[in-house]
Amino acid sequence: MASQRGEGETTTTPLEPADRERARAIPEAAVARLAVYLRVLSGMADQGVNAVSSEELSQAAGVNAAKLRKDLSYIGSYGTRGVGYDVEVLVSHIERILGLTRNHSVAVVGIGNLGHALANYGGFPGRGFPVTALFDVDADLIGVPVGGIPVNHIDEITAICLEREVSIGVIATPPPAAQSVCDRLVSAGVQCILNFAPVVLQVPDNVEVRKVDLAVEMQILSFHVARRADEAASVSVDNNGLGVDGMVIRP
Amino acid sequence: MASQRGEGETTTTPLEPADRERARAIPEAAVARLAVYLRVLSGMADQGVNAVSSEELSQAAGVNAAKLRKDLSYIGSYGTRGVGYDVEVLVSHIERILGLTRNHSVAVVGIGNLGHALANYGGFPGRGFPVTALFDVDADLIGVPVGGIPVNHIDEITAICLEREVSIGVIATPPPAAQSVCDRLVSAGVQCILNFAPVVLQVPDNVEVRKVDLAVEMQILSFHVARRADEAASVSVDNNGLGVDGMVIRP
DNA sequence: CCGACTTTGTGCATCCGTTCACAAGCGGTA
DNA sequence: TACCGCTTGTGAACGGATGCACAAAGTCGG
Repeated sequence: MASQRGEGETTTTPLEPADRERARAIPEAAVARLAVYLRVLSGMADQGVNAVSSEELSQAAGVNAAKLRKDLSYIGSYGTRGVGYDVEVLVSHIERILGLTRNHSVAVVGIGNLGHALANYGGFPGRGFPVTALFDVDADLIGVPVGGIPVNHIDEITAICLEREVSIGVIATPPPAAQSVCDRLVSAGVQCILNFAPVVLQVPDNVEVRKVDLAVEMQILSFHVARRADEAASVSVDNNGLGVDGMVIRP
Repeated sequence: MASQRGEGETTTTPLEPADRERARAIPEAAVARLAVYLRVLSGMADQGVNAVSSEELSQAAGVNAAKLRKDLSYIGSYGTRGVGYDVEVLVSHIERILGLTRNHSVAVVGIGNLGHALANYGGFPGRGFPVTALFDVDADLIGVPVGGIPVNHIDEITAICLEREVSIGVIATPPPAAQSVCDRLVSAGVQCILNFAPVVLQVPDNVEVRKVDLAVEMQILSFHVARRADEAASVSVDNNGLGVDGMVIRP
């Protein structure tokens, strides 16, 4: 409502009071989708697309059109009725809300298979997330550069994180080490953590943790496999014997 | 209600009708949590713990006790009032509901940094998910064993997935290849896909996709960093100048 | 055998997120 | 300028998940 069209300020980096209040109210689920919209929109911009309707964008993002509009409405009214959205404008506004106008320095702890992979992503997909520090306990790894960054010993976390202003810590250690690493990151002032270790981390209220848990993902899929298998079984009992061989298409 | 205590059948592998009906009704969010409870319980079992109350378990899993009980009630009534839950019993029932009594053969497509890491996990954390096939397009990789499995060319997906009865496909390719790989997996009869590529996959209704999107995770964290920074800024305007240097603890 | 105590299982109220449906607003056209 | 068709933005209905609070059901000690 307020500042609906503020003359020429397109990419004001610090959030204005109105926006700040809005940001507080955006549901987490919507934030996740905004990130997806952003990627789709960036792709469109690269292909020279200028305008897009909620219908088109929602299909490309794999969501309901109404949901998309509501999500966008959380960040303000930047569409034009009867026309759609300007791709560039939307991109810059989503970036602003997601805080992508600043760089977020990332530290990866645990340089095993996964840690290697993460470090080598180099700046992370979609950039804006430069990896500036790597940590491990293995003496053989200390000093070895991975993805251009030398590995430091885990005991140096506090000093280095403060020095390099790390704002996001990524935990890719074995499970037993995760909580202790987490504690050290927290005491180094890191308030956002991405946890790949299959462990439930205990953190103070002012720290945000997101987890990526492969085992859980696999088990959820397993649940669905089992459910399908059971349904198929119960069907092949109901109508005797049909739908057993090879391709079973269920519309 | 029915079969509350069914004599001695502790680990019947095929689901009974009552359970099947239940499984259909379990909310997705609860399934994810069940997987977490399972891990915590397994850890307890390893440490020789026999019984556990909803209070203890919920704390270890980082959730509300009432929610935990409700989640467990979805799979049946296996607790003892006044006492708690038998760890072993709970483990076996959760495993059964999640379909972990069978093995689920996994294929990984895209043997880059991430694919390597995934293949080397070897059977995946929590086992029951043997990786039985690897695919890539890179001629230099074909035939090279990674984590004990030789890499096959991507064109062989259909034949090999059918032959090895792959039930879960993992996509770890670059974004442009993801949809095409997905299509091939689907036509090979794979109905569950774990997608690491930052792409929205289009699949038929009978295929289940779960995505792990690093960029999105990072951006969600970025959003929270920005929100915090803004709040801090607005606070340091309110009370002039306090809480700027070093450690800021907010209870 | 009984009564006190503990913990589960669940009905119910609440909250958050999704979906629907439509008025408001804008561009194009005559 | 006035009308028409299209698309946004959002109020309101809906549905699912969360949390509370308590009855039911079990154990343990006497």
